[in-house]
Amino acid sequence: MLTFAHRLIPDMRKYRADPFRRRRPTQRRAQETVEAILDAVIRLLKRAGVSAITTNSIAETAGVSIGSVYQYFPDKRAIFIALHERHIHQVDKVLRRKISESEGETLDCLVASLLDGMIEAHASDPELAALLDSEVPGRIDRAREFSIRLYETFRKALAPHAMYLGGAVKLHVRAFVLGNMLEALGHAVVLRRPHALSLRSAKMEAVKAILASLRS
Amino acid sequence: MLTFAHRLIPDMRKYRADPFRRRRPTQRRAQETVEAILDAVIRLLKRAGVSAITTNSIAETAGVSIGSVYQYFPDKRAIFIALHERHIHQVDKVLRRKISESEGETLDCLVASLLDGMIEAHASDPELAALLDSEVPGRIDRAREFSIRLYETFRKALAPHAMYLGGAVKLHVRAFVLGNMLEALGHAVVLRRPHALSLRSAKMEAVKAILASLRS
Amino acid sequence: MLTFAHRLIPDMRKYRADPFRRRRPTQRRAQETVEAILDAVIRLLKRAGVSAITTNSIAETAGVSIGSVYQYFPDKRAIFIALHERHIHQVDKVLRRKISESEGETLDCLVASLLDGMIEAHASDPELAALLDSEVPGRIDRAREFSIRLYETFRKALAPHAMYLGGAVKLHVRAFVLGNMLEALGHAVVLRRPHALSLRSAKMEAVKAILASLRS
Amino acid sequence: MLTFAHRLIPDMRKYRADPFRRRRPTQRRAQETVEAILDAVIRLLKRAGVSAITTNSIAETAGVSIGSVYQYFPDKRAIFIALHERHIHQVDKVLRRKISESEGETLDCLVASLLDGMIEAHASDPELAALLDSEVPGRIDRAREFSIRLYETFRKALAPHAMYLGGAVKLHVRAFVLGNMLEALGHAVVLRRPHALSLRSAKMEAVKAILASLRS
DNA sequence: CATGAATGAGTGTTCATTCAT
DNA sequence: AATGAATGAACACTCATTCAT
Repeated sequence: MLTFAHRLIPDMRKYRADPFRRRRPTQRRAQETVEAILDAVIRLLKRAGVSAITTNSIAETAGVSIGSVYQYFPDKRAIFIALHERHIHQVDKVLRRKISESEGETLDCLVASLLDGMIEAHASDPELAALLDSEVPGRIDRAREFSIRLYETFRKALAPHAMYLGGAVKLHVRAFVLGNMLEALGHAVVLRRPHALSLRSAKMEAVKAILASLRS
Repeated sequence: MLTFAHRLIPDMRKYRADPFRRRRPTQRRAQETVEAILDAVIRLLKRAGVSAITTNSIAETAGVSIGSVYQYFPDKRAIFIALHERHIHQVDKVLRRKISESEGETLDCLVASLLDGMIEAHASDPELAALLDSEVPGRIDRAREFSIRLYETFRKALAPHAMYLGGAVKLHVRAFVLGNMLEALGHAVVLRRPHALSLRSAKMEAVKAILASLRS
Repeated sequence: MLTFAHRLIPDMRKYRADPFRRRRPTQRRAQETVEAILDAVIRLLKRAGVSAITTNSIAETAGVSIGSVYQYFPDKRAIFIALHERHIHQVDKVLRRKISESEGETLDCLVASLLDGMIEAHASDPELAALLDSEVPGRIDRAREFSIRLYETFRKALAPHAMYLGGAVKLHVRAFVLGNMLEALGHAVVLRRPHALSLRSAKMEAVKAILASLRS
Repeated sequence: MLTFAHRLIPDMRKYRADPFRRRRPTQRRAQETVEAILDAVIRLLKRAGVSAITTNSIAETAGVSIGSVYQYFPDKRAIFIALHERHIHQVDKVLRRKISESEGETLDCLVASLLDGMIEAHASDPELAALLDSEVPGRIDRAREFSIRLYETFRKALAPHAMYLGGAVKLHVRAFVLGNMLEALGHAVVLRRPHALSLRSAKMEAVKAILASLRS
């Protein structure tokens, strides 16, 4: 038998609106519970894969009762979505920090810093990154939305360097290219790097590649 | 019979070797059945998402009996794996064709052609591509393996153009960059393009970006 | 999901240790549920035979949910084993009571009393006894074990009468013979008595036969 | 999960009448097929127990097609019944032979010979005997019938020795006792003998016990 | 708010049986 | 007669979710 975690996840339409959680956890204690639950999911994810995750195992691993899980999440799918959300939020935070740190620096600096950020967000836990990326259900819509939202962030970061970028091309197109190359190469450098290539070299090459394409 | 705790942990041993299918379909009829099953999965995937797919619905949609499904696939997971496999195979075929078509042509030509191939493989059914990419379980290992295998293909394709590429960098590093940019931008152009950007322009920019980074 | 070839071969390891049940029912309520389940099995057994028993029908007949059944039993086989266990336990209890009641009495008394016990344990529900005996799966190992354990009980019961038993033969051999004759004749008197023979006479003859063989 | 071989065995009422087989195999070839099937069942029984036996595995093990199995047996249950039937037939044959061999001999001789026969029939394959006895479904009715039929055989065998038997007791009662003691002790000596007791001694004691009870 | 026993609809999978060849 | 691919009803078992305490 072979069941998939998402098997019993009910009606997806339920997730169009925003109340991913039953109660917004305003209390510190409540926030901790939510974190514990998400961390439990990660632990289980690594231990045995999505298909082995049950709401009861999540509760047990998190050290809370199953009832409490349902206090904060309307159903199982919401837990996965919250996990993606948290991951996206972390990546977003890292990138914004890198951008603000690079203010006033060269374009080379900015790009290197952003790629570092991207790698940092994934390299700290490559296994988890890969899992979130390709096994945990519920990524689809939010991911697209997030990517597009990032373009705007990148556009602003690129603005000061506009003069150094290839002539006629519009900035938002640059941002589109930058965003996707960052994501792709950030992932690839960590997860799909051929054995013969060191992390350091891969990173350097990636930065050079991105810069070249931005300036083209 | 007697199954149990081990239900929770997919018996991975089953997937080590190659027999993803119970019987290799040598007969034309059998091959058709397998195709019908995979097509049914796609139909269901689009109709209601992974979580709504049951083995019985697959059988029904494919117009075969559930027993026949299990004649060709040891379990549900194997069906999804076969679907990924088929998709990968198709992408592989397209890329190889594009490479052989571009033999003797310029590097620009090659890259444009490869990106076209990538887009073609996904644009024909963007929804399916997105689904396969982020919802269908069982992708993780094979995807990594496939990516790495592709680097070699790209390395060979780049070889004749070595002289036009940036000086000191080794070919296999170029192939790594090329492969990931192709995949990332191929996907992005189809699936995550901002509304303000046309497919045509996005493609052009992507080709320029890739070429620039190759030559850097 | 995920079960497989091993389905064909009951995972016997599960039955090596004692946890035939998932949770040892310490609560009164829980004990009642277990009893209800076993009684339901008996009811179904009589109504339509082993082959008609499904776990769902057991739950329904017992008036509990199928989920609750699996709270107390790891699988279907365990239910049957528990039923045998309970039967064995009951027989054991009856025999021990008979032995303690016959303390100080003659050997004739003891044997008559034991046979009575054996018959009582089966005659109260001959149909069930026959069913348990030859149709309900999972009996094999436990039955052997139980038989051998009984020999010891009988040996102790015979000890005070050692002087009246045939000379040279060791007591444990007597116990072996006694145990098996009791069981065989207890069963036979109830289940396989020829039509021409009354229960009363059959019993008397059985007692005489056993006594004679003990004294031989 | 835990399925029992008898799970899908259909309607028991089907077996009231006699056509256990579709066609009485008059051809030598056909008889061989039937034997091959029954032997296959035994092989599978020992290899993995009743619950692992499927009609398809029987066919495969027997080296015939599943279609052929259904040529000779109306359904799965009939196969088990035929197996019991064959076993009973063999025991019957052995006992009759022993009786005719002991004609003109003493009662001691007869009883010893009969017990030998019983043991012989089971000791040659104790595992199978135990399996047939307590795991293979379909024994119930036929066994009772067989036991009762045997009493008559034993009654005839005892007749010449009537004068040496305990006074007033009718012969058919003696036969009842003899039959059951033979069966019980025959089984017990082979299958449930305590470790401390050798086969030889167990047999001797059993003969003595039976003789004593007959003469009582 | 927290708990966790109880629920039962739903699922993957098997396997006895048929029937076209 | 023999074959074995195909069938699909039936089953064991799980697990998301509820709700009485």
